[in-house]
Amino acid sequence: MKKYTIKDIAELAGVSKGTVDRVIHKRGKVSPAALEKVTKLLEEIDYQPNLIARSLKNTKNYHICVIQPDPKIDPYWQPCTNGVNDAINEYNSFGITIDSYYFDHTDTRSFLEVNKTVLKQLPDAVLITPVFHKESIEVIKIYNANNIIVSTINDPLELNGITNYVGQDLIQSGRIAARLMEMIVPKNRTILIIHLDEVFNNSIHMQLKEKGFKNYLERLPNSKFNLKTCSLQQTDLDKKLHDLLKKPNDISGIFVTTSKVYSVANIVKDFPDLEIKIIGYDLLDENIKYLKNNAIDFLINQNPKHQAYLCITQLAEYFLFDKKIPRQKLLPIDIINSENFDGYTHN
Amino acid sequence: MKKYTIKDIAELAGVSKGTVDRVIHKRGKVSPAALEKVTKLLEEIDYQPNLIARSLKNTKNYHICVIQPDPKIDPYWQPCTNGVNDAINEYNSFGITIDSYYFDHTDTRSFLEVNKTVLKQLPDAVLITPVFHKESIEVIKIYNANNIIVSTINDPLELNGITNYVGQDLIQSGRIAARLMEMIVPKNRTILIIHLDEVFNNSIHMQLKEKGFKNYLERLPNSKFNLKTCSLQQTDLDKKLHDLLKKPNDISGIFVTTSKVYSVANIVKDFPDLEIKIIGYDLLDENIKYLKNNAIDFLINQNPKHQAYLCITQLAEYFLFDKKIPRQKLLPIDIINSENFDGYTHN
DNA sequence: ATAAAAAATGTGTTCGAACACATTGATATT
DNA sequence: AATATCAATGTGTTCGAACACATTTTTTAT
Repeated sequence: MKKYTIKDIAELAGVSKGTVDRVIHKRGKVSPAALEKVTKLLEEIDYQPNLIARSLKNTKNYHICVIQPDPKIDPYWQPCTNGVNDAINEYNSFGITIDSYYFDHTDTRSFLEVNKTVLKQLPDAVLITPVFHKESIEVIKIYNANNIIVSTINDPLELNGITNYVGQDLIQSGRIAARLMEMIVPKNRTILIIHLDEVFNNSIHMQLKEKGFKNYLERLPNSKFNLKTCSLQQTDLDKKLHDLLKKPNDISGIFVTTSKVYSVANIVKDFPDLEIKIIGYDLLDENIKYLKNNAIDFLINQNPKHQAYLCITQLAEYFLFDKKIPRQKLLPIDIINSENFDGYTHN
Repeated sequence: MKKYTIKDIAELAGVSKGTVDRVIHKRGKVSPAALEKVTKLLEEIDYQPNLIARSLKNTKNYHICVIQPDPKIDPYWQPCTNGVNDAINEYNSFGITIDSYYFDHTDTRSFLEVNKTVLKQLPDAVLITPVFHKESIEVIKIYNANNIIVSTINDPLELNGITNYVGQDLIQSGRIAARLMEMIVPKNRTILIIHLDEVFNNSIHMQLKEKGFKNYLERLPNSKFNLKTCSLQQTDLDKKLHDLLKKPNDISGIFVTTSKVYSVANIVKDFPDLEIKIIGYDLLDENIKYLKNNAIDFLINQNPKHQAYLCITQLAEYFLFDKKIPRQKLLPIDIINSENFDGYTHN
C-alpha cells in the first residue's frame, strides 16, 4: 500500500502540486477539467494527507491552562495532577505547553482569582474542574467571549459553552453501587446513603449518585431494602454515626457517595457484629487500606487521572492533527475490590 | 516557555547547526571547546527535539502484520479485530500500514501457513495472538532471525524473543473471581471450576486462572468452600452438567475460566432453586444477555479490544516517535456487572 | 616553509503540506 | 492590433531535524 503525496498526485494528474493543493483545500481558481481530474484521482487513491508534515508546517506553540483544586488541600485531586503531568511529558516535545493552576476547593474566591490570572495569559484552551457550579458558569462565559476553548472533567455542568467534557454517568454510577449492594447485603435490611464532604459543595455529584442508587433498589421486583439518607460534614460524622450504630438497628450496608468513605469505614470497624457492607468512591490510599482488609467491600473508581489525561489528549490531538473533539466522553465506571485495585492504581 | 530549535541553539552557541547536530547525536568531530559550549547550552535550555520534524524526516512506510484467530469462526476475537481496525484508522495517515491475517484457531496448520505468508512480506513488526503455545514459539524464532519485532497479546508465553506483551495477570484474574465468589456465595458450599472450550487448546490461560482462584479461596482464614474442577468440551457440557445438577448437591457457585460462560448459564437457568452464582469471562453479546437478567453475576473483562489497540499503538509510537516499548504491559482487570457493562462495550 | 592529511565546522538538501508569489494563457477593452 | 484584466497554473519557500557534502582550519610530515 503505497503512500501517495501531493506531488505524486500532481504528476499522475499532469498538473502542478499547487493545483492539487487548491483542489484539496477548495480554494477555487481551478478549471473544471483539472478539478474533475484531480478530484477523481484523490478519491480513487483515497488520498490521506501526511498529518506529520501538515503539523510541522503549522508549527505553533499551543498553550493549555489547567485549573484544578489544590491536591495539597484535598488529596482526592492528586491523581488528577498526575494525569496532567503525564500529558505534559507526552506533549512537551510536540509544541504544546501545559500550565497548572491550583485553587482552594473550599474557597470560591480563590477559584475566581485563579481564573482571572489564567485569562490574562490568553491560552488556547483551559481545562477547568468545576467544583463550584455557579462560579464555573460565570467564568466559562468569559472564556467563550475570548475564544478560548473550555474543557471540563468530573462535572458535566450543563455543557453550555463547553467544548468537551470527560467524565462518567453519575446516575449509572449510583446504580452500579446499588446492584453490588443487592448482591452482598441480606434482604430486608436497612442501607444507609451517606453524603460526606468537608465543606458544602455546590456541585450535583452526590445527588445524582443517590438518585441512581435509589432508583435501582426501589424498582426491584419485590422492594427489599429500607433506604435512609444522611448528609454529613466530616466534623459531625464521628459522633452522629457512632450514635446511630450504638442504638439497636438493622443497618447492613452503607453507600458513601464521595471519596471520604475511609472515615466511615474507620467508625464501622468498631461494630464488627453488625457485619455492615461498605461501598464508596475512589482509590485514595486510605480507602485502599480498608479495601485490602475487606473493611470496605467495593470502591467505584471515578478515574480522575484518566479523565484529566484524556481531556488534555483530546485537546492536543485537536491542535496538532486537527482531530475532532468529542463533545462528551463518558468513561467506563470501574468496580474495584481487594484483588483488582492494583491494576488501576498503577495506571 | 519558548521552544528552542537547533538553529536557535546554534546561534546562541555561535556555531553552525551542523555542529549542534553532531553534539546531539554524539557523532564526534567536534572540538572540545564547542562540545562543552553546546552541551551546556542544551542542558540549560533543556532542549527537546521537535518530534514531528524528526518523524517527518525519517519518513518511511512502516508495515505491521496482525495475526489472529478468525472472528468469523470464534466471535470471541471480534473485539480484537475492532481494536486493530481502530489502530488502522488512527495511524493510516502517519505512514503506518497494518494488515490483518486470520487463522483457524482449531487448526495449528492454518496458523503456521498464515505465518509463512506474513514472513514473505518481511514486515517491520508482527502482532501474534499465541493460542498455540508450541507453534508460536517456533515462529517467533524465525521472526527474530529476520529482525522482525514480535508483539503478543493475551498470552505471555515465556516472553522469549518478544518485544512487548500486552495482557493481564491471569493468576490475579482468578483471585478476583474468587474474592467475588466469596462475597456472593454462602459459606461451606461447593464451587465448581469449569474449563470450557470448543477444542483442546495448548495455551495456559485456564490453568493460571484456576490457580489464582484456588489460591485465594484455600487461604481464607477458615477455609470455607469445597472446590471442584472439571474440564469440558463444549459438546459434552450439556449432558454432563445436567447430570451433575440433577443429583442432590450443594453447588452454589460456578467459575467458568473462558468466555463460553453463557452456555453454562443457559443450563443453570433450568435449576433456579439451586440459586447458583456464576462468574465468567468477557463481554460477548451472549454473555451480556445473561448478565442483564442476573443469570450471570459477574463477568471479568479481558478487554481484548484494548489489548490489541494498545499493542499496535506502542509499535506505532516506537516507529514514529522513537518511544520506548514497554516489555510487558498489564492491563487492569475489569469487574463487570449488569449495571456497568455499557461503558466497556462502547469503548 | 610547503604540501598533504586530518580534524573541525559550515552549507545545502530532503521529508510533505501549505501558502505566498510568479508566470502563463485567455478574454475583454480601447 | 495592442494593452489591460483576470482566471488558471506553476514555482519557490517555510516548518525543524537529519544527514550528505563542501569548505575552512589545524596538525603532521617532508
